[in-house]
Amino acid sequence: MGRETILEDGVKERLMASARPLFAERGFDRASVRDIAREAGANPAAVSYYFGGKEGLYRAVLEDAWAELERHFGALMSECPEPMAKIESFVRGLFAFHAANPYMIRFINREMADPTPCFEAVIIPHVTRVAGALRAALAEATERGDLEKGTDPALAAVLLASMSNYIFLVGPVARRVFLDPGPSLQKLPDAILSLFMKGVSCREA
Amino acid sequence: MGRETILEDGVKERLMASARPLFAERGFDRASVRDIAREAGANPAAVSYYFGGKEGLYRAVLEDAWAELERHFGALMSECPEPMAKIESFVRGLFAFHAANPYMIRFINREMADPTPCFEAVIIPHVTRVAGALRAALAEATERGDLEKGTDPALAAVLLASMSNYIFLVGPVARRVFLDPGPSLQKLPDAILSLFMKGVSCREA
DNA sequence: GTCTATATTGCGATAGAC
DNA sequence: GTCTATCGCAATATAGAC
Repeated sequence: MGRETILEDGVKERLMASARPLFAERGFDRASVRDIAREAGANPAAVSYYFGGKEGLYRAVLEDAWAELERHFGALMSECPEPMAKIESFVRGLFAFHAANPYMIRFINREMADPTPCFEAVIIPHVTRVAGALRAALAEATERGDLEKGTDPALAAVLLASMSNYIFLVGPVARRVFLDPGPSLQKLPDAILSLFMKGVSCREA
Repeated sequence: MGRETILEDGVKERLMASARPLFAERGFDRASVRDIAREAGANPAAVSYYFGGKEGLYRAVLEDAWAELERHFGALMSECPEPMAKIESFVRGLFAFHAANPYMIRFINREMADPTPCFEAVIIPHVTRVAGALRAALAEATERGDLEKGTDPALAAVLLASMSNYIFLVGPVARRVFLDPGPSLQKLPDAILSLFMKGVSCREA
């Protein structure tokens, strides 16, 4: 418990910290326990000791990452009492989060393309909550008359989520096919909100 | 060369046919050449013999699948001389293709999440052409005055592609979080086009 | 061309010393 | 708790018989 505790946590925490980028980058299969342990300066056997196996470590890392994202969104959207402000804050917040935490979208995309046993247990509950909050904000905005009467909150939510997530899902590699990476990506949240507001809003933004 | 040639092609073709769904479903790593060969009624060694290895087989399958998609789009979009009709046909055609060929989106998503060596050589050229055609249609529509003056064709293309692809990228599993799978998915192309047209069009659709 | 048999590599998990 | 050593398994690729 000397100076190591200042710069480094215990073995368990170090394993999770080094596993996160490796799982995100390479996926479950290609990120080996040996590599994760080496990166953490720990012994491969410690993975079984602390997490009961590779899958337990993956699950702990994924749960941790999603908890961060939900804390981010929870704080953000509860700060805005107005439903229209919530919607705007969803779009801008998502861009900010993905820009600050590039590994997160890789976890999500990978679980979609290739669900692990964690999918049902950790992904579904989290995404259900986030999607539910967005749909509720859209329903409330419609009720208040801020959005066109008859707007289907489920359809509107999926379109908003599509526009906000796609560019990150297809990754930096595909970004170059659609947009010049720098300036156009900056313009995207405004373009999304402008299109959406003109498309379904009653008032001009 | 008896009756087998009627129902079954040669070993090479059979290998590609059985590899396609297995690669799409499980990805490159988890689809073993043993399984692919067994499914094709062929010998595992035939993969190396005909394709020079597992990666060669994967590349052949992927190229084949993309060629199909591009034939589909090429035929579809060249039938419509009007740029606005091209745009509508892009959205509806994408939904039709993904509904008819559910494996294709899995290839795409997997290559995004986890690029193989084929990514640069086969994915990028194909998606560049498709995205280019869409952007050109949007630019022409703007020039003709069908879309708002000042519409950025790159931004508009990425938003249209986002809305048309996201629901397939996130897969059947996530569809249940956003939408009831049957009826709402049917309504999505109309909802996309309606939002887009009201958002950037000059004329009401 | 097609097969069997095998060489080689890398993985996760664990037993047992310390 | 942490280590070394190793077990058992599954993968691709290939040599060589037919």
